[in-house]
Amino acid sequence: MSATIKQVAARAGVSSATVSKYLNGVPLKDKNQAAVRAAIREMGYTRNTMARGLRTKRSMTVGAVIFEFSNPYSATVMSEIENYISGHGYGIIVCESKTDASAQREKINFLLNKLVDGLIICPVGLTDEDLRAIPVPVVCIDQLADARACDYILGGNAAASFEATEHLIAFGHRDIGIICGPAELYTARERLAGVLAAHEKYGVRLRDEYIVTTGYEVESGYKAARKLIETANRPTAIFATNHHLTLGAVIALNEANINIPDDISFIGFDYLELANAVRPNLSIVVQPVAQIGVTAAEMLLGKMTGQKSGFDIIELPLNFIRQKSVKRIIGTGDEL
Amino acid sequence: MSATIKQVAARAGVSSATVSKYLNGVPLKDKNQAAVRAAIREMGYTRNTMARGLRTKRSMTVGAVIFEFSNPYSATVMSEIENYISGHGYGIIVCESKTDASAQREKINFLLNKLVDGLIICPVGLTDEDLRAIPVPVVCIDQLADARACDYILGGNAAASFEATEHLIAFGHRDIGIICGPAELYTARERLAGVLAAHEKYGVRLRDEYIVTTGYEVESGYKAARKLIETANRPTAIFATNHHLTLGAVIALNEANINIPDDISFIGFDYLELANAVRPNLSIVVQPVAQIGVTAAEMLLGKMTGQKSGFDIIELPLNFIRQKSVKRIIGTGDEL
DNA sequence: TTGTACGCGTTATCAC
DNA sequence: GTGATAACGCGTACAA
Repeated sequence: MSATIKQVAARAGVSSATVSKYLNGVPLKDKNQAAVRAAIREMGYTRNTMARGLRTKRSMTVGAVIFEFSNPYSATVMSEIENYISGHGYGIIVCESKTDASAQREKINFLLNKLVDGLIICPVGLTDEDLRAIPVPVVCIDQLADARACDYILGGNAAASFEATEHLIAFGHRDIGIICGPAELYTARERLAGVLAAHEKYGVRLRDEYIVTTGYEVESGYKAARKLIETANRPTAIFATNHHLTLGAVIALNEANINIPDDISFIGFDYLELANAVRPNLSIVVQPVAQIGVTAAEMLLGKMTGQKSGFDIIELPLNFIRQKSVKRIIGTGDEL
Repeated sequence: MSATIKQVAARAGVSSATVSKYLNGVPLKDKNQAAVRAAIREMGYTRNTMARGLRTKRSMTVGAVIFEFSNPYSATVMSEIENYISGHGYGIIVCESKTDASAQREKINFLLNKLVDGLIICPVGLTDEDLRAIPVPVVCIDQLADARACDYILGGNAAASFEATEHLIAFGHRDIGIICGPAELYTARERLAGVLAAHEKYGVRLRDEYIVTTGYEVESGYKAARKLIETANRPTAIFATNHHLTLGAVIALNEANINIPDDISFIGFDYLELANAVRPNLSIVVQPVAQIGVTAAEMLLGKMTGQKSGFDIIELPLNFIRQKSVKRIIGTGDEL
């Protein structure tokens, strides 16, 4: 174990209170300052986090509950957050909850038990009542929940989905299959809403069987795509609304030997590198993950240090990147 | 704030020591047991982690230093570990260090400062001297470092690379481009060693310009592939030895309009889903990530609870999955 | 079986 | 500017 304040104090010939002050940036008499600094260095002293935390009721740790580590969205956002807050002396404890509300509640309690100073959550079914039981600042990302007493950093999901769908319609597609996440998730609902809005705006009917609502796993995307291509009236385009769904759908199309975009047009979501690894490059909606992470970190830090108050909902625009996976359907005579 | 032991004790009509015993599973007189249990429930008591940690010198938290969140290997391994240890009441603080030894050292100190009870590290340049300064059990994954006073969970990198290269050679390839990670990394060296061994065994000469040593980023893979395809004597096959390198290389080939496997054969590394998303499906080396994670968690837990002693080096075999990205070169007359 | 009393290392509140 | 001292909440000898 490292030395204690008391020992450092003895060596420096001052009291432990003085050492504590030094550690907390309170200026000392030059001579004492030097003595303390020397003693600390010589003894290799480091603060004991537990004792400090016991006293200050802060742990210099934030907790995060995400759906999944293996998702480029979560991974990048966590990476940015870790980078940002570690520069301020904070660490981050990350837990997975999948999209399961009760698992999420459990993880949150686990983290609170560890006395985290703040929480980053991808909320699913979080209420203001839940929030009242959370004694630390909360910044929610990705999903909008019923709770209002916290900050949110969201993507402009509906707008981007609208844009993607509009693009499909503009290219003559009238039969568009949508692979959606679970309806209890905000992102899934918003993305579907954007799709519906585009259909509505251009007077295109969206058949029920073209909407496949499923989980957020690769396997779900795979199965959903299979289902769509086996539909009696096969859609001419597919829009997968999440990274895993995109990956699964592309795998299914490959396996069925269906060419993009000749046999079917396709738009994906979330990971540009994946879009560029398949051929031809997929048109895709991407999120400003770095900005989301930094913004979340900033807000949480602001709240934890008491500089920020009130609750904001920040919506960052997503980016629809038009590449080569959408074919223009000719001869329909009703192009826009 | 939640109630304290003292308050619970008062309510239950016993001493705080008795409550503490109850919490730690020491049997009490039936009547007291019931009273304490009731008081705890009624007051919503939870242990104060800091006070407990200060006393026990344990935090019920493990630290992890990985290269990068956004790598399917790290992501899946972390996911498995989190899952496993959270079942035992542990949390995990994850930090990124890239492949930078000094950043890694810094992160390790940061975590030790947080009084983690154990450490998972992808070591880069870790020595036994470093290890001596680490007062908690360490399990290293992925990379083998100079340090010996810790456990290792490694993949059979050389064997899998050998197998992949052998496959290329068997299919008639004599000009094989290798995209390698940085030479200071064990995995990069091992994977290259496997490639060299296969060349040697079959008497195939490996030109220097076919070996591109680079970083472990997507961009590196992209540039390396570009370099290889621009070589005067373009190789007939490329072997990318890591997920990001694979992704970058595939993107470069796409961009250059080079077909796999007609124009060039290709073998990738690390992420089966990616391999199946490109067409035709890539032959690929995959790691038993789930098993690696679980094994690491088990070992660390064993060490932390004092049930395990000594240091093991466990090597888990990687899997070469042969798919459709390698073309048989005919007419060379020297197929194996 | 239960209670008393002390210590863990730090910070905050006072007096000086 | 500095020092003495009382918390913070828990675990654990040791005594009862």
